[in-house]
Amino acid sequence: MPSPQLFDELSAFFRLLSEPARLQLLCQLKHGGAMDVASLIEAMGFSQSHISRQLGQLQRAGLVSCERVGTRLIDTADEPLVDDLCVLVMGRLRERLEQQLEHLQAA
Amino acid sequence: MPSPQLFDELSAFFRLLSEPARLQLLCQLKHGGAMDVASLIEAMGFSQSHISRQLGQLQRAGLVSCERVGTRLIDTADEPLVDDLCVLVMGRLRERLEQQLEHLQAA
DNA sequence: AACTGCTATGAGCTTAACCGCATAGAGCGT
DNA sequence: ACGCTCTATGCGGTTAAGCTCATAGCAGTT
Repeated sequence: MPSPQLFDELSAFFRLLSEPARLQLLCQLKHGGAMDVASLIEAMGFSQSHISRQLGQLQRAGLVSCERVGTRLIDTADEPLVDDLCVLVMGRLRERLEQQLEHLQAA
Repeated sequence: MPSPQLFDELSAFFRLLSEPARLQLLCQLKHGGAMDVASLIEAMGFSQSHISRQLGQLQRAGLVSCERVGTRLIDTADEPLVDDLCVLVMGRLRERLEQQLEHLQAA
């Protein structure tokens, strides 16, 4: 059995992805490439402080990195891991739905 | 961009793994194979109701299935997905630590 | 059918997280 | 160096989740 500490770290990482806003943020940065914060606020409709806090969490976890360009901060999400995880989970969600469909048709 | 609903479902799944107790529960069932609830309580030191609630969540998500054997319920965690996810994340945690080590040695 | 042992669930407390408002802090441009 | 714009943070309210105690519900046994 792994150590309790490892469970904590693993769960802490998954907790980062357990918030729709953060997932959306990561996805936005992936698709739209590097973006400045004002654009993120505009695109997602959250308050500035909220965006800042979520970005802070993602940065501390190393999932987002930022650099200055003039006055603004440009954030990028260059970590492929999150995409991989999402693909795996989406595959499973799909499986589940298909199974439920079969059960429905069998009844 | 994916739909908000997909973000919700993805994050809901990750939320399942965001709790050390649930992760530990899944790991215990993986390593020890099928176990009855009394053994889980014994092994993990949580209260019966807590175990029951967490198992309930995992069952509803399809990560754990249970069957009766006599009086007891035997739970099994046969989903390989969680292991895969954990392996990926652990790999990343390892990378991060190695990077931090390098930075420390460089300084 | 009643008893017994195991499990699920309602009630309540506590803690943690989200979210926005207001404001302090930091870095660039003149 | 001063000011201006953009970002981070303390504060407070709200909501969700964990956790336990007590109890109701359920299935198998006699």
